[in-house]
Amino acid sequence: MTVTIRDVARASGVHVSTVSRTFSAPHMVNAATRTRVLTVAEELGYRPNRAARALTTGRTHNLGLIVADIANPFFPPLIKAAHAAARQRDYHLFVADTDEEPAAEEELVQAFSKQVDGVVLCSPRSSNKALERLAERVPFVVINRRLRGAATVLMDVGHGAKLAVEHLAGLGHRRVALVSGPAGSWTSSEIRTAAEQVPGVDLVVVGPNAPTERGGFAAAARVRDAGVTGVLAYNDLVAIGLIEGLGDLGLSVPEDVSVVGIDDIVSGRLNRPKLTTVAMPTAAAGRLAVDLLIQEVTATTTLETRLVIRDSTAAPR
Amino acid sequence: MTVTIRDVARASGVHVSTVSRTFSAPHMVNAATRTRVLTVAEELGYRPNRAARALTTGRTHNLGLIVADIANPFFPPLIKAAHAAARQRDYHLFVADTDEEPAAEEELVQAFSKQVDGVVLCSPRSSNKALERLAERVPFVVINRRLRGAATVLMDVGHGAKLAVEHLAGLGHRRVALVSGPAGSWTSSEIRTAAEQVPGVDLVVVGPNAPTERGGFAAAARVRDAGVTGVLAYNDLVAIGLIEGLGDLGLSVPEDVSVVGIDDIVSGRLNRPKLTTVAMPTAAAGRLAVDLLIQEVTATTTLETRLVIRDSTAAPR
DNA sequence: TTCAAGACTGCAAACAGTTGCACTAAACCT
DNA sequence: AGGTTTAGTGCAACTGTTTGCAGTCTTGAA
Repeated sequence: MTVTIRDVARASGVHVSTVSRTFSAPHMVNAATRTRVLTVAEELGYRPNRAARALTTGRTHNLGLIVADIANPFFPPLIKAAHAAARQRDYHLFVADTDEEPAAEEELVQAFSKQVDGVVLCSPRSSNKALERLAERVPFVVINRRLRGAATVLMDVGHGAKLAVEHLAGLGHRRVALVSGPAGSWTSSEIRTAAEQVPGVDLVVVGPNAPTERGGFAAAARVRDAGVTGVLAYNDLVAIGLIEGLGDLGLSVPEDVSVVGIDDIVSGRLNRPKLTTVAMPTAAAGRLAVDLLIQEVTATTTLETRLVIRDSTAAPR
Repeated sequence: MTVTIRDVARASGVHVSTVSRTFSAPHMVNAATRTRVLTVAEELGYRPNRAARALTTGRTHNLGLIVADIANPFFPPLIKAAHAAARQRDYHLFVADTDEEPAAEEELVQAFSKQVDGVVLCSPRSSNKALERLAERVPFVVINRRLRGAATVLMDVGHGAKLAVEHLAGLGHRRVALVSGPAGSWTSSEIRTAAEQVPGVDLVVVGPNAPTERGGFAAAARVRDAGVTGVLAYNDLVAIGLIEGLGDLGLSVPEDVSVVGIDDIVSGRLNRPKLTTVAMPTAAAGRLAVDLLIQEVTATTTLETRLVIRDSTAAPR
């Protein structure tokens, strides 16, 4: 029922190898034969079977993409860009979600290994050792995690955090809270060390917190008690939750306290007040990651971040 | 370099067929042999090659998922749920994005066809004829589109729209605008016909509009001029954009006009005012769609929607 | 003790392609 | 004219697994 290369060969009076070549090495076959085979193939509705092709060539033309949580608004633009880049080069993209479980990462990479030419891992939480083990099974590139020997694309969140704190300092804030995320992520430590280096502001760390709206909401009281006039939040969701929490405590943003988030998710732009935030080049990262994978280059690239000033920051009273 | 079934066979002193069976039909092989093969396989790090398996069995254990726009906040929860359901049954999921181009749908299904056991198509925009043609190539289930002969999962957005308009009527609104989406989608017409049936309210249609925040923003002036006190928007993004646009025109929500959205995306909950909306069971739809696909049942299921009343609706002045 | 029935296991032919090698004919040199 | 290159095509082996068929070896029953 499914039409194979042999059917096309028979119908166009050539050997299967010729049919094969008209698809995978067109220049090796006579123009006349080629068009004949092509039209016959078209008539029959033949499409090469990629799985079978993969068996001999070893290349599947598939890529894997593993993220912590598909529904976290940080990821969809990255996934979309990765898909577009893959599609452009005729690759297909498996997408998987670890549900924030580090163990699932290894599991998924293993499961993908025979079926993809490479995988991109976003902000992996597995140990270096585990990642090195995986690197032997399948090429991969990691996003937002420094890893020796692997292709890497980093978003310079440290610089962004610095810009954010400098922005607050410039407005006159002298004491700012860092509402941190979960302990132990690369992003988390980047933000902290960068923020601490800004001269003229006292940084007080409030956390760790869940990297969600609820996490931010729950941190509101501690932020109030910290006696700060400015806040840098781990990400936009935390910032939005925090703003709501502060509101419930009778503090308004930006009048009583300025808040800046990180990521620049759409909800931040839609929020009232519109969120000042550090824009992360997620789409660029996704695109770049698949390009690196396909071209098999192992480089480490750092993407710029920038500060987007909106309505959640102002001079302190 | 990659370890195959033959390596395992050699190392454990049995024939390849026995190794094959220990994985795909364990009951057919002696317990002792089985454990021996299993331990050898483990030591060697053997994993069956799914592509090769697919070649003989015809089943790839892969599924495709095609959506209009991965970055549209409506889809990620659906994708996530679909992924979870697939994963649970040891299926992998290709995800693809048509970028709102109807032509890409057919293209993508074709490309997937040999590589998946089925595909789920979300809100397809292709013609019935095109979809029937595709149905011959690969089993699929469609979400949010009525299609004879194909497995279908529908979200009862019509009923949701009716509830929304009834809610507005109940608050005392007599003239409400339907800020519609793009022309010709199934959802769009469902909403309209249902909304029109609510007695006691005059419905005026404003549209079509792009199904985005910008679309809603751009429709603000026309809504003001329509002389309505209540609005049902095509989706939450449109509602949020509209609220902002109305704000710029000096109208506040819900004091001057009530707005209800559709979808219940997270941004709506985060918005100020918090958006009253029709919650769509996207996760359930995603999960169900892959279950139907895997079990190869062709049924048409309609999922309930419900009204979530928050702060963007109130009695008219 | 013999025979039939199981339980295991091996053999080999698929599955749908790719590719190194050999072969034929035509085209090009000198 | 004879030799050499070149373009185009066919042959057959190979990729990693599955599976119908057949063979061997135990067991249990008569």
